[in-house]
Order: sequence, then C-alpha cells, then structure tokens
Amino acid sequence: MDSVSPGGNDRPEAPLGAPEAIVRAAPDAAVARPKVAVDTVLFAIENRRLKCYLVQLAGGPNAGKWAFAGGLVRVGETLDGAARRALRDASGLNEAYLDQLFSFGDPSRDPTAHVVSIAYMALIDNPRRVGAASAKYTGGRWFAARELPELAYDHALMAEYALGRLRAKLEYTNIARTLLPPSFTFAELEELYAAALERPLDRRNFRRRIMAMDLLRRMPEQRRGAHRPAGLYAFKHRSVRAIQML
Amino acid sequence: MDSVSPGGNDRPEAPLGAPEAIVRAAPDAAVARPKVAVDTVLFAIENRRLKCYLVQLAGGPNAGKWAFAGGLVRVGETLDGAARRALRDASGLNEAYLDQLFSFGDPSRDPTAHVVSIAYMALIDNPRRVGAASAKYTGGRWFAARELPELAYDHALMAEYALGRLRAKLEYTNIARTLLPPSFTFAELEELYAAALERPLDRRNFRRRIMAMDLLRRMPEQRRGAHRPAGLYAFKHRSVRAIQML
DNA sequence: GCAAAAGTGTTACAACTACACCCATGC
DNA sequence: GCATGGGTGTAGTTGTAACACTTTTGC
Repeated sequence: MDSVSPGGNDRPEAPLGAPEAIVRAAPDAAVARPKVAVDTVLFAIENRRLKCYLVQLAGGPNAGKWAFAGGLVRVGETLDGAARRALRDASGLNEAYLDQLFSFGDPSRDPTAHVVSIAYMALIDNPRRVGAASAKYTGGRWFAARELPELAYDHALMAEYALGRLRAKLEYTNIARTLLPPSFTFAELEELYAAALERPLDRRNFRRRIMAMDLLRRMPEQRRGAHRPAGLYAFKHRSVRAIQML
Repeated sequence: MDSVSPGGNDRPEAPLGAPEAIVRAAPDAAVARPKVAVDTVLFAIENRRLKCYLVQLAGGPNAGKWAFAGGLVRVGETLDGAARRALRDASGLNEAYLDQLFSFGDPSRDPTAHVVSIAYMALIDNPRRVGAASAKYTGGRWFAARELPELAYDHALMAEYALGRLRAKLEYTNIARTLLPPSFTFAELEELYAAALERPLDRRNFRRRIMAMDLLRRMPEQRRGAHRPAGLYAFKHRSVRAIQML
C-alpha cells in the first residue's frame, strides 16, 4: 500500500490539505515530493586497521566537507544499482559486497531539500582497488574507521550505523570473506576480527571456533615471510551466509 | 551528499546517456524521480496467535487486494512520521511501537510508478485497538501471520521480513513489552514467544532465564481464572532496549 | 475430588574462557 | 643462534537443554 489517493488509489498525488510545501507545476502534475538518494559506507582493511573511504564534496553548501559516496536514485534503477553507481562514481569500483543498512529521512538532514537517503555498507578486500573519483568530488581518501573527519549531512550517524552492522555481521555471517583476499592466513582473519571488533581475540580459541565451523578450505600453499611460514586458507562458500561465527 | 544543486555538484542531474526514462518538465526543473512511500506491517497477539493487520485497497490496479497500511511520504515529514500517519489512516491507531525494517526499491514493484518503499513494523498490545480505516481502503482485518491472503505489490516480501525481524528482536530485546498489556502472566509472556517463534518453549527454563534478567517487576495482584491464580508481572523498563532475551 | 493451569530443581552436556609453551623459518 | 610470528591443548566455569511432580484454585 503505497497509495494515497482520493477516491482512488494508488499513489497519484493526494493533496489532502496536508501540512506540506506543495508545489504544483501543472494541473495534475507532480506535487513536491522528497527525493531518494543512496549513500554508501565503504570499508576495507589496510595495515591491520579498519578503514573507511570518504570523498570530499566539490561544491554545494557542504563543499569541502567529507562524505560517503552517494547520489540520487534514478527512475527505473534499483536501490542496490544506485548504490553501486554511486560507489563507481566515487571510487571507480565495479565490484563490492553491498548491504543495505537503514534509511534516513529527517527533512532537515539536507538543508537544501528533503532527501531520503538509503544507507549502504560496501566491503572490499583491498583498499588499493579504489580508483579515480568523478568530477563531483574533489577527491577521495581512506580514513581509520574510528578517526573520521567531520562529515557532511547526517553521515556521522550512518558511519556509526555501518560500523555496528559490520560488527554484528562478522559475528553471525561469513561476511569476513568480502574483506579478505581469496586466500589468507589465520592471523589475517583474526586481525580482521580484532580490528573491526576493537578487541583482542585469543588465538587458540579463535582458531578452534572457526575450524569447528568447517567454513575454510586449507590451501596447499603457504605464505612465506620473514619467519615461520603460515598456512593459507580460503572460504569454502562464495556467498555470504548466516552462521554463528563468534 | 544529498544535495541537488545545479552548477554545484552533488547529484546534479547527469543525463549521461543512462538508461532511464527522463522526463523534463521545464529547463532546470525537476527530472522525474522515484517517489518515497512507507508501508507498515502491524502485528498483535490475539488468542495466543500472532496476527497481522491488512487493509483492502479500494481502487487502483490492485483494487481488492490486501496490503499493509502505507502511503507516500510528504515533504517535511520524517519517515517515522509518515509510517505513523499511514497507520492512523488505515487503523485509527495513534500509538504503536515502530521499527524501520528495510527499503524496497525495485522499479517494478509498483506497476504504476517507481515508488521506493520503506517498510516498517508496528507492534501493539491489543488487536481491538484498531479502529476505522480511511476511505482509501475498503476495510481492514486481522489475519494469522502465517496465513496471509495474496498481497499487493511486494508486500509478501515485507511480511517475511517483518516476521524475521520480530523473531530476532524478541531474542535480543525486551520488545515483548510492546505486544503485551501493562501487566501479564508468565504464561502470557511465554505464549507470546511460542506464537512468534513458532516453537514450544520449556516453561521452567523460560521462567528462569527471564527472571535472571531482572527485567520484570512482580505486581501485587493476581489474575484469577477458572483455576489456580497466576502472578502478574510488568516490565520494569518502559523503553525497548537490547538485552539478550533468549 | 477432580480438572486445569501455576509453579518449582536437578542433572548432563555443550560452549566459552583463560592460559603458556614449542616450532619453523629468515637473517 | 636468535628474533619473529606460527601453531597447539587442557582445565575450570558458565550456560543451555532436558525432564516430572506438586500446588492452588473453581466447579
């Protein structure tokens, strides 16, 4: 039921004397309505730290401020599609895990117009995959997830929300696979959890739990570094699925 | 980034040859944009069963079909406000616990226009609190949550989503208080959980767990029925808060 | 006194936490 | 041979699940 019409039905505009700022263009034409946007909080792990990608707004009332990749949703476009497009425009990324978070609709969240924004979280396995931003941004940068600069609009709220969702999903899904390369060491997996959850994990207990779930496949190779080589693992399942992780 | 100024940056309309149906009204005027609606899945317990309130659409392409209370969001209105208004229009309810669920934006979810809908779940303590529906509906009725009729739009999906969220929140919040009268017996609380989770619970274990949380206050009165009287309880906290319940 | 719902404990098992030492390699 | 990170097991505790009988009332 998305309808509001007098006598009728479905979503033709119904000017029922409601307390709105109605702007008529032509008879029977569109009443002023909130616009729909998407904003995407992009995370990746870099250097054992959880990072968050921000773009700097080139113009508008918030010019110079940092914000998440976003944009208005177009007619005929899915929300996920709009989120992907916004991400591509801001970072050149063509592939990312996407998760819808929450919709923010406070009329004053954008001082220039009533814009309802559907927040998304995007996860990638390597921060270096981001490329050039489109002209609507001055540029983009990775920030430590806990040390974000002042953000435009209500994006600080979105950041909080995204972080909470990421943490929650790390605990009950295999979403970690989207933040890791195809094969990884146990230490990397553990560091990912420690970084995102902001608490140290017991190495033995962590390994035992993960192993008990039978989610990982041991790869034949080893990672050789400065010291004892580490076994490499990969997630068995490609899709993100709900399983009690922690 | 939800601004829309031309000349500026941010989401200026960019007709980049994208595959959309762009409709220009006047130079520099608004391009066609998806509309924003809310839809509210209303739950209550009746007769030890989880019920869901539906309204029958009076007109439009889906006339005669059942759907959740919904309506377009107005400029200047919060999303929660729009959900409350839709609920009031459909059921006369002025008070209900509200929880935003998810946003559905498939362009074809409504055949008449691209409408992005933000789904809400509403919970009330007594199904008889619903009153008259506005003229845009033929009427409203409670259905068993697991035996819904064919629903308009993508409302069947919303119903699934709402049920999942309700179950999840019963397990980690004190949301049950919104589905119960101010005071209730332990049996009623347990029946609520059993109805929503669709599984029987062990009475002793359930009571012990709930008691261990120290969330309930024992009321002085007892409920007298056909047999042994039952102690009455009330939730100590008015607000819904996250606590591991089950 | 009997039918019906309310109320109450114990035990076995599973899961979680805390904790310290040896191992394999590069330099 | 030493510095560095990789890899492993056990014991105590806590939490969870299964299970049946007694109590109180209305009729």
